[in-house]
Amino acid sequence: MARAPAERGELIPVLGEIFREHGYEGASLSVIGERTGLGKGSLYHFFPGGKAQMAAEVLDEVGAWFEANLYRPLRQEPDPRRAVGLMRQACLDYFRSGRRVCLVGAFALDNVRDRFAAAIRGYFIGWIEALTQALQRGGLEAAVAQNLAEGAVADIQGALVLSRALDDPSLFVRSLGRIEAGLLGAMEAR
Amino acid sequence: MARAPAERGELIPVLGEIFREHGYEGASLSVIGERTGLGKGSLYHFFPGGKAQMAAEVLDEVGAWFEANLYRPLRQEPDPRRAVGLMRQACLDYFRSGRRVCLVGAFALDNVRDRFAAAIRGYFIGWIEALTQALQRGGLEAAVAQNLAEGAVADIQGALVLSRALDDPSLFVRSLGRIEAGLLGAMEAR
DNA sequence: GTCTATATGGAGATAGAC
DNA sequence: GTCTATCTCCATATAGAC
Repeated sequence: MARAPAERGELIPVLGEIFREHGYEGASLSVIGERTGLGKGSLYHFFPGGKAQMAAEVLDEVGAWFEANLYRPLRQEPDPRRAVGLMRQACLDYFRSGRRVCLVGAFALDNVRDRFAAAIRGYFIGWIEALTQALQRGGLEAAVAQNLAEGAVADIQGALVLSRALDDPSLFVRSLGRIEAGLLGAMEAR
Repeated sequence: MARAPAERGELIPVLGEIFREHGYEGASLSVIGERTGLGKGSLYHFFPGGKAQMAAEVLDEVGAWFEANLYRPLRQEPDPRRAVGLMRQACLDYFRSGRRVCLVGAFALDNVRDRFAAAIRGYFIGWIEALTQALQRGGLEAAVAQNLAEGAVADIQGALVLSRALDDPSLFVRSLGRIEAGLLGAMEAR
C-alpha cells in the first residue's frame, strides 16, 4: 500500500513496525510487500539475505536507538534521579504508552530467540548496565544497583506483556510510574 | 518419537510443552507428529479443529491448573502471608525455576493474541483478582491491593522474559524472591 | 484409531525483462 | 530499482484403506 520511500534507511522503521505487529513468522513477505509498497524483487534487492537480514537490521536499529536515547542518557546525566526520569519518559515515548510491543522481548519468547540470541542479549545487558551505573551514581552499592536494575528492566517488559494481554495501555503507564518510584525510593533510602 | 500415550488427556500437556518451545506458528504439525508419535490422521481424529483446537485446549488446561494450584489457594489460604508464599512456590514449580516460558504471556506478545484473546485475558484477570483478595486479607485497601497485584503479576511475566532473553534461569528465581518480599513488605507496613 | 496418500495453498526465494 | 513470473518446499488439512 502506502507508496514506499524507496530509501533503504527509511525502510527499516517500517519493517520494525511490521515485525512488532505480526511477529517474525507472521510477517510474511506478502505482508511486508503490501505495507512497504515494494515487490519481492525490490525487497531482495535491498536485503539479499531475505527476512532474516531484515529482522537483523531492525534489531540493530532498535539497539542503536536505545543506546542513543536511553542507555547513554542513563550513563551521562549527572543527576541520577533525573536520569531515571529520562528513562521513564523515553519508554513512554518509544512504547507509545503501552500500545507498542517490545520487539526484542517478543523475540525472546518466540522460537526465533536462538537465531537472534546475541542481539537480544546485548539489548538487555546494555540496558541493565546503563541503569546500574545511574543507580550507583545515586549512592547505591554495586550489587544492590545491579539487582534493582535487572528488576526494573524485567518489570518494564512484564508491564508490556500484561498491557497487551489485557489490551489496556494505561496499565503500562501506571506500571512505569510505580517502577520509577521504586528506584527513586531506593536511592532516597540509601 | 516417544511412543504416544494415545490417551487424549495425556496428549494435552505434551502439546503444551511443544507450543511453549516452538510458539504457535513454529509448532508445525510435523513437529507435533514427531513429538507425540502420532500421524496427522490420528491428530485430526483427536482434534478435528486442527492446531487451533489443540492450542485452545492447551490454554484451557493451563487455566485449570492455575485455578486449582494458584488462584484457589490465593483466595482460600487463611494466612495471607502464607498465601503469597504458596504463589511463589507454585510459580517456581510451574515455570521450572525460569527454564520454562509462560505460554499465555508468549501468546499475548504474538500475533495469535487476537485469536485467543478471551483465554489470555481470563488467565491474567483470574490471577490478579485472586492475588488482590489475598492482599486485602493482609489488611490492604482494595485499590492498593489491586495495584500491587497487577504489578506483581506483570513483574513475574517480565522476569520470565528476561530470564529467557539472557538465558539465565537464576534471574527468575531471584526476581520471585524480590516480588514476594515486596508484597510481604506492603502488608507489613499497612 | 492409526496409517499412507494426496489436495491445496502460501511460504521464502530466484530469474530475468524492463 | 522495480516488476512479473516462476521455482521449490512445507504448511494445514482431508480421504480413505487397514
